[in-house]
Amino acid sequence: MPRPNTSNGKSARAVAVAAVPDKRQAILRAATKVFARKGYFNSKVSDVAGEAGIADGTVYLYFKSKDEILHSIFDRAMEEFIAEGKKEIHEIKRADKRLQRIAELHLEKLGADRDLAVVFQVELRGSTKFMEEFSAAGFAEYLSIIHQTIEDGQKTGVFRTDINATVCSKILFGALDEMVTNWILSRNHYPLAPMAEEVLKIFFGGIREK
Amino acid sequence: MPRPNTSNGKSARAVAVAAVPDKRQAILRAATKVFARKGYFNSKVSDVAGEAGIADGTVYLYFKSKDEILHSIFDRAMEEFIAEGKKEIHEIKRADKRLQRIAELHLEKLGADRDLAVVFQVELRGSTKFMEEFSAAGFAEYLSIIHQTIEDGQKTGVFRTDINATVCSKILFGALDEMVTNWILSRNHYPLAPMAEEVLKIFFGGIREK
DNA sequence: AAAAACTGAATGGCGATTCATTCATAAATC
DNA sequence: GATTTATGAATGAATCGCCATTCAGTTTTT
Repeated sequence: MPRPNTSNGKSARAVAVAAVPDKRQAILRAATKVFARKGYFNSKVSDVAGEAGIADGTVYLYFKSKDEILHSIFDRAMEEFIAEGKKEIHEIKRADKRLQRIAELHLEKLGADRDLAVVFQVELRGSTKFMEEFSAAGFAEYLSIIHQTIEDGQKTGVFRTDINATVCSKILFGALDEMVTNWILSRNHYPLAPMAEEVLKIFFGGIREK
Repeated sequence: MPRPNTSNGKSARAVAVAAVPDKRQAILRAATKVFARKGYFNSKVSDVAGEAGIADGTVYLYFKSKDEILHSIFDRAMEEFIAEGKKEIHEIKRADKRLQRIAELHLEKLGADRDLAVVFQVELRGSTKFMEEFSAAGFAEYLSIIHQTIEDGQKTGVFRTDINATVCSKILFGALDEMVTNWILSRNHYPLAPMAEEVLKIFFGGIREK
């Protein structure tokens, strides 16, 4: 059935939806699911093809290698997340409120797609090579956004100035990251996003009794 | 050279060090190094054997499979860390001081052995299967120690009682974990342990200006 | 001279990638 | 508008290299 679908059977020139690269998307979705369940190294390309309902060889019409599939998953997701986030963040004045929204978005995004979250938390960490490559790209940018927000908060007097903004941003990221990891591993299916508030309460106010 | 060394050439019955399983240790050390540099899935058993200066087959005299090597690395390290930590922690009265020591130990231990740290941060996260298996074991125990310490601090009035101790412990762990990950990926070789103080300052006091 | 350790070449299985072939559809020709 | 020809997406069996594991033989220890 060779037809990188153009229309979908409805009235001739229906919606101009993703004309050609639709199957590419399908493969990425299938791969995310398969990688999340079996792990990248334990997943066979034929598993991905099977999940996507296509032949093994077809995968190579859209991706150069198995490795490239994993990369694409990150690239797309991260790009989307950063772009989306930046836009929304820009409109918020107060640094603390902005930080709050970042945390919410972080957990909302991953909390909305468990498979994607698993691939992000688990497979991304699965090799130093990957981490380094990835680190250089979107990840560093994300950390830097948090960093800037904190510095801004210090300048505007919302945050203490006797703390290191770099350490600070790592702590926030680490905390959020841990929430996601725990959520993934948890048997109980609780909603992830609300944890943002909990995290920020502590991150902002500290745990010590005054 | 078959000789699971008993003494080390010094005066006959020298120290009663690990009588037989010495080579086992050597393999674990070699594997830690190799896995850290190339990643578990990209490492060949022959790489490990080579690093340890023994034949491929010899590895299987001490381990049932490649997988078991990785498991052993975790089990040993974690067991050692928990045992060592528990003993020291018990002697500290104040919950906040105890938490401080836990954080220091965490970073000291991993900061002292970069290869071990890489395996812990990267390979341990490399598969959900592994995380789940491991999660059930030492990891959960570690988190629980932090948890108890925080609860104790709440009872004794050192910590606020309007916060969730579980979330709290995850945040601290996540923050420390992130410090280690960043340290591993960093090109600059800074000492890791001192970061504990930075982390705790924020964890205890929060970042908000009062 | 047993027994215990060790060796490393050979095996066997797996799985990423390739590529000759198929065939639905589009374009050209009548 | 029917017939022929061209296109290229899709297929999936076959290939090919890799590497964990084994084991028959060697060396060392007791």
